[in-house]
Amino acid sequence: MITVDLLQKYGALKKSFGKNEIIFEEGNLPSHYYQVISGEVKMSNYNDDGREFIQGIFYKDQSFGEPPLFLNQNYPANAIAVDDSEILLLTKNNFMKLLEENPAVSIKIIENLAQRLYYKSVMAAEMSTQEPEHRVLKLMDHGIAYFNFKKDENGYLINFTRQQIGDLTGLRVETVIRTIKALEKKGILKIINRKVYR
Amino acid sequence: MITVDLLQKYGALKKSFGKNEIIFEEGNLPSHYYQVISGEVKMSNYNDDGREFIQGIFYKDQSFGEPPLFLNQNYPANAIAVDDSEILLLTKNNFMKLLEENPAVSIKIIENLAQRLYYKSVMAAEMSTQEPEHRVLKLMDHGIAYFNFKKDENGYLINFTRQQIGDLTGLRVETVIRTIKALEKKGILKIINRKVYR
DNA sequence: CTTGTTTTATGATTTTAATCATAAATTAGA
DNA sequence: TCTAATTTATGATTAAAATCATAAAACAAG
Repeated sequence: MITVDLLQKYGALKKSFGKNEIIFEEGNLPSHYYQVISGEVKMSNYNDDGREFIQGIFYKDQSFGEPPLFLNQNYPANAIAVDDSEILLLTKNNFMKLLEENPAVSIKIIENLAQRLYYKSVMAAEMSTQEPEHRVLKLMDHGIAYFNFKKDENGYLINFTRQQIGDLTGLRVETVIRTIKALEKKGILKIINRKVYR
Repeated sequence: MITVDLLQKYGALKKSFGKNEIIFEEGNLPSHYYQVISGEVKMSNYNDDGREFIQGIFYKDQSFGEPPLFLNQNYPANAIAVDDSEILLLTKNNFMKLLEENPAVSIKIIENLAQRLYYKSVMAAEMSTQEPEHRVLKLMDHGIAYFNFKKDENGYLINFTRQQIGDLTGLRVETVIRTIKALEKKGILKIINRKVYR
């Protein structure tokens, strides 16, 4: 999103997080801007009885956790490294200074937030009114355009576990497994030794 | 959000919409920035069998429909006047020029998008993992902070119909009615001649 | 003031995904 | 390389909200 050079010019520091390490927690006040250098980060909530909902997954060059930073509100979710990851951290004050002095970056931030809001809008409508097959397909098709799914001779490889798909769509693993099977039977996607292609 | 003066300086025009009139439709390409002067606007989707999901409701001074404008993508939902409403329209080109020439406005836009993303994040987690009582309460408590609910001697008046609450939370009217009754019985909210207070 | 529409309400029934139970296959870790 | 943990899988059962049916109350429009 923002070039590493520019971030470092304003004092951003690289920090490493091990697999499953917590980057920040729901309820805390934001203090930094975060941008992924390498690895994979998920933002998610856990409800009263431990069930997870994944808000989003972030890869190289993507930033996360800005909304509460701009609003002086607590984080609505946790950020956790899915794999060993390197993250650039810039303090709030320095980040705000960077924005003031680089108006072009503001436009970038706007576009990024707009993209994420667009995704949330589409998924919210899906999750509230559509049946499982519809939800799962929508997530996959969004992922093709937005996450780094790679195409090979079988189509796009949906690089999520059934559990992750469930946590992103609000469905249970068993339901996701059955739904994917049903979609395969209808010829809408392919399953080649347990991997899903679209 | 943006002052009327500034918008008009860039050529924004006032347009009136009657109750239930469509402002823009899902699938169309955005051409303008929209800001409410008076009245009430809802953005919503209709699924395959006509069921509605309300993305958001917008009142005086609030803007809507910007994300796809920034992304050159089609609208993911419809915008409809809930009451007779007056809206300021600014063409995309002029809006972009306004942003370039007024960096402080960019920050305002960022804050606004951040606020909406925050709401969507919270509601997405609620809708996917929580039971009806939890969802309905979360919506109401958000509404108190964000929509223009007014406080009187009975508490905050939840100025939504049961149907609207259902369309915002992904629940059916009957379920909302029963849920609200259950919450009243528990003393979590009040119902005074059919109106809900929190 | 009458009529039509929307909103709130309640009971009975159905449907669908969640839950529960169990296990094979695969992957990760020590 | 052996073991533990995760992922995929499938069948049976349950629970919870959706659906269906029906109606009274409130409101809006003419």
